[in-house]
Amino acid sequence: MSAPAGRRGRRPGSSADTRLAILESARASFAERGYAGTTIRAVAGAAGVDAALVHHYFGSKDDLFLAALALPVDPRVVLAPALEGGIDGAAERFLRVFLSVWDDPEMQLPLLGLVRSVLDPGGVELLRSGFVPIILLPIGQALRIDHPEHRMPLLASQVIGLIMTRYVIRLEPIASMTADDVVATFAPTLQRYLAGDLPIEGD
Amino acid sequence: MSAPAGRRGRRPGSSADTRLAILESARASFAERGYAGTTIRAVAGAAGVDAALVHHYFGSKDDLFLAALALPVDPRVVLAPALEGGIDGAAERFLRVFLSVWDDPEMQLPLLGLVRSVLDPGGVELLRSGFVPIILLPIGQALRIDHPEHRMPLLASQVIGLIMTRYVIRLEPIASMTADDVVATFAPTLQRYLAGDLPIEGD
DNA sequence: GTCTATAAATCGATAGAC
DNA sequence: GTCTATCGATTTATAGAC
Repeated sequence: MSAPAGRRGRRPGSSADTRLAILESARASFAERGYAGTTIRAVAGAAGVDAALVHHYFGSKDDLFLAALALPVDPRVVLAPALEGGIDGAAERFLRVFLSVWDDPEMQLPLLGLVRSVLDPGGVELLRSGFVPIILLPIGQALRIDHPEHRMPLLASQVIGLIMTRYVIRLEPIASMTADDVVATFAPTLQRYLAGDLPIEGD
Repeated sequence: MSAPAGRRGRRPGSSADTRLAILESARASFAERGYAGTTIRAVAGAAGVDAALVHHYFGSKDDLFLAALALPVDPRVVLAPALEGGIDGAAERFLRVFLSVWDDPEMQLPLLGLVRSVLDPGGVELLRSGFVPIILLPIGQALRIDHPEHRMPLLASQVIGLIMTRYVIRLEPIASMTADDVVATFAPTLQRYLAGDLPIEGD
């Protein structure tokens, strides 16, 4: 049953208010204590609700984290098709999904807002303890590459550089390159990071 | 202003005060109007001195820009040896100089300060209109690569990603890699951007 | 001193009552 | 929609064996 549109003045304790209270509490906690440092119980407590409610509204802790980040898309959903098909051509498939999201004008503003927040206090810790283990590593595991904890950060280094040059600094000619040229330019780099020869100990 | 009113050993209008006044005026102008938008005359005027004095203290506009950036080193100086020897191995030579500077603990704080200022208002414009033409392109020209205006930004994209992951986010294992491993990992990428096959029109 | 085993506490997540 | 109860897994702390 969906609520009738146009209804205002919800009573206290209704779903929208509770959901928002949880979300704000989560944002504050993630920003202050990082991903690992925030507990569902603490978020629930700060929002004045029970811990089970957090799961009821947001599912897992990972889902709550993604909701708190205000990502315009769920990377796990849009990337899912690119993760099938094995390691061959994985870099190109990844890049095409990446470009379809970042080149979408509607997505750019919220995404750029996220990028800027990385340099805020706690943003780095959030990236390291939250984004990496719940976004980056699962991608590597889905691709079944070896040493994902070593190779995915390398991929991240070039992707971050691409984000900075193409979307933040808008450095030419990268900023104006067609999607095909971006793929032709960067896919070989990413493919090598995913599956090429690298100095990895104990391999 | 850190100088107390009155005497400091030098009379008012002496070289140290004038130099500093020019430098602060230049910083304000570069930050507000970008590299191309600031003129030596305007900097001099805001500092209350003659334009010729700016050249007397700082040499060229490029030198003034570098001084205003408060770079702990002059990239043109430290990179000079790496630019000799032709294109073979240029990526590795570049990376070794890069690491010798960025891995120096004394350099990191001012360099990281610069990185953070990039996302401030005007910082992006400063990077695009200042850093690129007077730092990045001259490096490419010294290396005598073809299409430096196309290839150097590609190099920049991976170097920026390296800076972000190794020094800003401190993402493992990149943050703890030895210099040799950094070179072995990233030099092939940079070498391809400098001299490898790329989708460049009219080549 | 180092390692291992086990106990205690905490957390994420689910099921079901109201 | 909200909460109680509880499971299973992970982490932390402690104790004992070598």
